[in-house]
Amino acid sequence: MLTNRQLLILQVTVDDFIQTAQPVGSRQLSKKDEVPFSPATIRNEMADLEEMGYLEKTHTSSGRIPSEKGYRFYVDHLLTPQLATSDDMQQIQSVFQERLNETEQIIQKTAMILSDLTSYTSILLGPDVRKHRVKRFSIVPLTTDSAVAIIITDSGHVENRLFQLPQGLTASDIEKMVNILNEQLTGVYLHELQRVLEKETAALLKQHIGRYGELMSSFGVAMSNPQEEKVFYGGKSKLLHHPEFNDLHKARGLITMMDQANQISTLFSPNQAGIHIRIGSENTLLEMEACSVITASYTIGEEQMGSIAIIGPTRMDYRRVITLLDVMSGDLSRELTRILRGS
Amino acid sequence: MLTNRQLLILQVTVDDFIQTAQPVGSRQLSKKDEVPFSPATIRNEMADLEEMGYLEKTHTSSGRIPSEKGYRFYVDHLLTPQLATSDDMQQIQSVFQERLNETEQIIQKTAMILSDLTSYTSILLGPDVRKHRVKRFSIVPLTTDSAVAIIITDSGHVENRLFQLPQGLTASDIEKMVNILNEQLTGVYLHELQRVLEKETAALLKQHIGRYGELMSSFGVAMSNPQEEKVFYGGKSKLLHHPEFNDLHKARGLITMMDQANQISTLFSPNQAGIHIRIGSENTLLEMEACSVITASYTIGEEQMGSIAIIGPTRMDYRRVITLLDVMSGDLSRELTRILRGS
DNA sequence: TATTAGCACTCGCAAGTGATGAGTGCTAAC
DNA sequence: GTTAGCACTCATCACTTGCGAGTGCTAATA
Repeated sequence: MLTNRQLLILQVTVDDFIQTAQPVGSRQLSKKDEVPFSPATIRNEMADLEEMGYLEKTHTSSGRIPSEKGYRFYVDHLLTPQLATSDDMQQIQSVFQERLNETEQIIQKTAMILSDLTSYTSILLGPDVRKHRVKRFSIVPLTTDSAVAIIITDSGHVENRLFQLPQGLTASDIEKMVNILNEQLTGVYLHELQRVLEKETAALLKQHIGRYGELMSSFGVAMSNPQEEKVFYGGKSKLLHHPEFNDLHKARGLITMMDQANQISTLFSPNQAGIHIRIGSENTLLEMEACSVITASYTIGEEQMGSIAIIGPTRMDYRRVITLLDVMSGDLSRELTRILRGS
Repeated sequence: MLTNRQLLILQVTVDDFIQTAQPVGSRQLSKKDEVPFSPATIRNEMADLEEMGYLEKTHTSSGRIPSEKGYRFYVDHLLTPQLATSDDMQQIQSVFQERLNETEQIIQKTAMILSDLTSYTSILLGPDVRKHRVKRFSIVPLTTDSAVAIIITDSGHVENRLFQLPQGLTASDIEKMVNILNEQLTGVYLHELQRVLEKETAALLKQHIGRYGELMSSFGVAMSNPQEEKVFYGGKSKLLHHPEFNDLHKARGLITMMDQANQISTLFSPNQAGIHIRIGSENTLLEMEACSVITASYTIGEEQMGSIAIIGPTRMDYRRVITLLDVMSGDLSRELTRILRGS
């Protein structure tokens, strides 16, 4: 158990390190008004805190820096909530005043603003389309032998695929096909689309459509592999401006990681409400050892839609980021709900 | 005018520097079989080449490196065309064997492969949608007061926008509206869409649709601002692995630039057939001083669709990149044409 | 007994030094 | 016209040194 004085010293140490990125020494700390102790006392307490694993030294005679355990304790017990400044609120509002008319645009803009406000990198995971349901099917022939299939989901998302038309398929064939598809597939989840199509709808199509075999060989393929969650970045380069990434090697690693979208999903906790924080090696990715990730999620109505994350150095301004993320995820949810569910 | 010996020395110097990234000295050069002269002779020639502006020194007693003028001369006069290796050809073919069924996927994959083959960063500019024509219009209501408008172009591109429905608009109103839009707007260029809508179609809609005013206030806005060319990157981080970007400052500049999509377009020459090369400061962007950009373009049928670019250090392997870009742009054009125009 | 002053000690960092080697320009000989 | 020889230049690297910020320990102090 930590004494009050130890709590105070730990808190001030972390706060100071977050601000300056320099190891903090006892002398330096004792100068602060909040800390009415002499350097020697502070040194003793720091030695204890180090023994308990909350602080570390970079070398034998350096000041102390927080360990991961130290950050974790700080985040869990020493962080007092904070209200967003009106300046920040105004910036956040600006996303929604533009009346953008594509969800993707709104999400992208949100990512930008979050990154600008925090000076860290933001990642927004778009909705997982596979969990949405078919609202409408449509097929538009482009030439005599190619067409584009369009699926509109109940979330307003539009998916489209090119596929080849077999020779000699008539316009009425296509019309019939569209009718059957709409009748059979409306309300089906996108991740079940292919299964339902093959198992249930195929038979019906076979009865009514000429050229069934050739049609399905190209249409069926087009319908497979629904798109995964899209990843939107804000301020990819922002991270590089923080001193912990002055090392070229680390910087390269980070940028490379961000280029590989498949790794990104491991950064997110499975969609849960609320704010989640992963510090340093709590992120399993090796390149992220020096980073912390704070995630939140946004909803449409009651439904979980996607996630928001901020990536910063472990030495990030947790208090501010948490506040901003909290406000932003709420506002984004409200805006998307308003657009898609009516005001 | 350059003597043959000077041409030879310039060529070998540039070749060598491209390979090693080290200033090349006279002694080193004279060891090569292609250069049957003593170091002293080479020094004299190099001094002349420097005087003429083709070579530079990094400091008084260093070897020579090519100047921008040197690269320009090398590219214009000393570069002999090369055939792609069968290994490269195979890699390139792999893009098209997957039978991807979205143009965007194909373009994205192309970007990846190009970057992998060259170890530089590739940029592909997607089609400029504004130059395409409306093929079909469609409106799908989501809730009682929101809907998504869908535009399919003759190139198979699908554009979609959310907009608000006024209260009390009936299903038959919407049907009428879609019919009118299709009748009036089919064949119109996307960049003219808003103008035509306001000037010509509006009157017709007004006659037939109740709630015309409210409808148009939200629908009209949704139809404005057609999407710009999308930018696809391949291997953003690849550039950072080349020694010229070991400097953290330069690396940051580059990454930041790539994040700002609006700057990217300045890298491309206005769509022209053929390969174009910009060396160092020929790119107007300051961050690109140490880079060269090689661009090509791809077509569908006879129509210019978009551009392909490779960004590398000025010391890039021009010969190889030119070859790959040439092959790739041709193959991409053929593939897109095949899909969209029939085989 | 808890706190603090004092002191010897540690270590990173930056500046300075000198040796090394790859390179040059010039001159004179071939 | 070409080349060997030589004095000179400059980046780089390993090495030293001094400085300063910081520590741990001990003894004095409130």
